[in-house]
Amino acid sequence: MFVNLNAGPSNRPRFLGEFGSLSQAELSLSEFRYHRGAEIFGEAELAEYVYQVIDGAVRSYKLLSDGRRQIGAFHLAGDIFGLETGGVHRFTAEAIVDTAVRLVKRVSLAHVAENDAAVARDLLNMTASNLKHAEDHMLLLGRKTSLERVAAFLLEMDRRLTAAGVMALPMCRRDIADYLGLTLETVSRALSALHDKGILGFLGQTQRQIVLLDRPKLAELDL
Amino acid sequence: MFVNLNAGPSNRPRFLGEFGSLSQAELSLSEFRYHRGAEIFGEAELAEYVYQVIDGAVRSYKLLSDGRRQIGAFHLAGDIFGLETGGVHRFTAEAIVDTAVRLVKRVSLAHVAENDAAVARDLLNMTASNLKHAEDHMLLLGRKTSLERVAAFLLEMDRRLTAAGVMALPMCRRDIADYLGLTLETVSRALSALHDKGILGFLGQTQRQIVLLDRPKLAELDL
DNA sequence: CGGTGGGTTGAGGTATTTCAAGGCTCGTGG
DNA sequence: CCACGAGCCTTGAAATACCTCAACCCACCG
Repeated sequence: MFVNLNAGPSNRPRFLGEFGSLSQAELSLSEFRYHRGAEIFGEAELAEYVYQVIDGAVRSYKLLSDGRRQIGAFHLAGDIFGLETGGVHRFTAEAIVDTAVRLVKRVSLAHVAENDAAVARDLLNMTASNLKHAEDHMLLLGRKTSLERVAAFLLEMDRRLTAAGVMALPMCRRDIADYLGLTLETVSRALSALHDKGILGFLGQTQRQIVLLDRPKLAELDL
Repeated sequence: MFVNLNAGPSNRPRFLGEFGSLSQAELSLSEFRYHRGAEIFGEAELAEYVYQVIDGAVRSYKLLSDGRRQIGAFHLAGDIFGLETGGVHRFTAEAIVDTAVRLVKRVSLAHVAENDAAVARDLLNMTASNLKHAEDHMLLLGRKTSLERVAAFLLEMDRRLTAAGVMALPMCRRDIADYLGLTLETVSRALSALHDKGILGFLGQTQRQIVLLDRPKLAELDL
């Protein structure tokens, strides 16, 4: 509940990446900002929009009745999220930090896809890419040790957000833990262990800035 | 490597269910049989076909280099599996018991989808349904206790294959364990615990025939 | 009948969780 | 400007859920 800046026709930002085929289409795009911690949509809500992170970071998660949480994915700048074929959101999405997103009305998307094979293909490719991520994550959650999970997490984040050699993690230890199916203490201990082995270094005092000192050795830990 | 019975034009079985829109299409369909334990396709192989279980059961899994295994899904009669948008299989698939499958050439499918919006929609719906299953399974693997996992498994199987009040599981304890991210002993103990609580009963000596005596109580355990 | 492939159960071990304490940073308000 | 509390992170010690190892049972089958 913040500012809603509509991107007028003179400033039609492209829905980047996988939605290349949509760049020319008539779609109502608008920007929206969420404060750190704000809910973007809730699980089981009607999926009215599809989102793309412009700046910031988002977590998508499911809750059990007693509060246990499983984060299914983190969405970083450029990522598209909230795309639901079934029309209902299957995760809750929250801004991890102050975040700007672009949105598209879902109905218009589905409508376009019916007539435009390129858009239909994009939709399928994105869903398939989400599926691949989930499949890999099942293996991690079901069969990897805490150290392997944290190593895999670091490699994923390194691939997705390292700039100038340092990884500035937007999420706290608890988020990482809920993504990896661990507790925040176990994540902290695994990071300390990797630090002690000389595989990674910390930059600030905040421990959110991580430098990969030995990527090959980290990759060895990720089976 | 067994008998290959081609379903001639006079006997063109329908690719059931989600592929309703394909029932009339010109697709090369054929049947194939695999012995218990036989590999249907391997992870990272080129995805040449899409499969449908006619009779029997199939497990799809990933392996870590040291042999740890995560089963991503079981495929039972009627289920379609091996559908890959990327063109490469991301699981190994094996027959759990002697199994008959129907196959479609993948290329022809993709070809049809380009021109037929209905087929494209089916493809998307199936991928989305696989995604939903994987998302739910992430929650189970990341956050549920062993008892909750086994309860969830039983409810899933009950929904999918109970006939005449009894669930005839095609898979062994190790398969269940690798599906749930547990060991076979833990699965066995959880089943015994549910038996002791009067929630389920066994039929044969083989312990593969399960009767749900108290579905509501089981559902309580699946959060 | 002996062997093999499940399955169960017990005892002990261990990776991870739980509980607890302490440190650092930062924002707010006196 | 400093004190204070809240949020986040780390670390230690104790508890525990699950795993590992092992024994045993039963059904099936050549």
